[in-house]
Amino acid sequence: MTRPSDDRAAAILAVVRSIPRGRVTTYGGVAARAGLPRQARLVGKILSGLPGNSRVPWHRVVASGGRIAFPAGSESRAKQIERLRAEGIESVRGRVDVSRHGWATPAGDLDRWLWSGGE
DNA sequence: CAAATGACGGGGT
DNA sequence: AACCCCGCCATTT
Repeated sequence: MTRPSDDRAAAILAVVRSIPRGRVTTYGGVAARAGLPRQARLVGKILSGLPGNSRVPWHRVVASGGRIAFPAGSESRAKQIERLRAEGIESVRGRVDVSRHGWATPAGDLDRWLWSGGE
């Protein structure tokens, strides 16, 4: 099966599944948490392969700066925005406020958090 | 093996 | 903000 190494996919999906409801993180963030630094694109690749009925909360993964990665007008774009709103995450012009809804980033201590390596 | 491809990231204009 | 360009990296052509 023409699919990226299963263990890497598993690690990535495990991280995505662990994103708390009402929180978002970035592709790069997921990659880092999965022990795959600099492989944000692989995260996108894996998520793109999820079946439509998947229960994995892929909608909690956004691009850098809180950008919704899907092109304007696309079905997935609308779906993600709708799902995020359903958990209390508002998006303005395809952007979510990461400082407010970012995963494990207690607004105000971002620098210290990054310095200590997250967690 | 070289070139192209991405649900990306960062910087510059 | 809107673009463009380049770096990064596993996969695919």
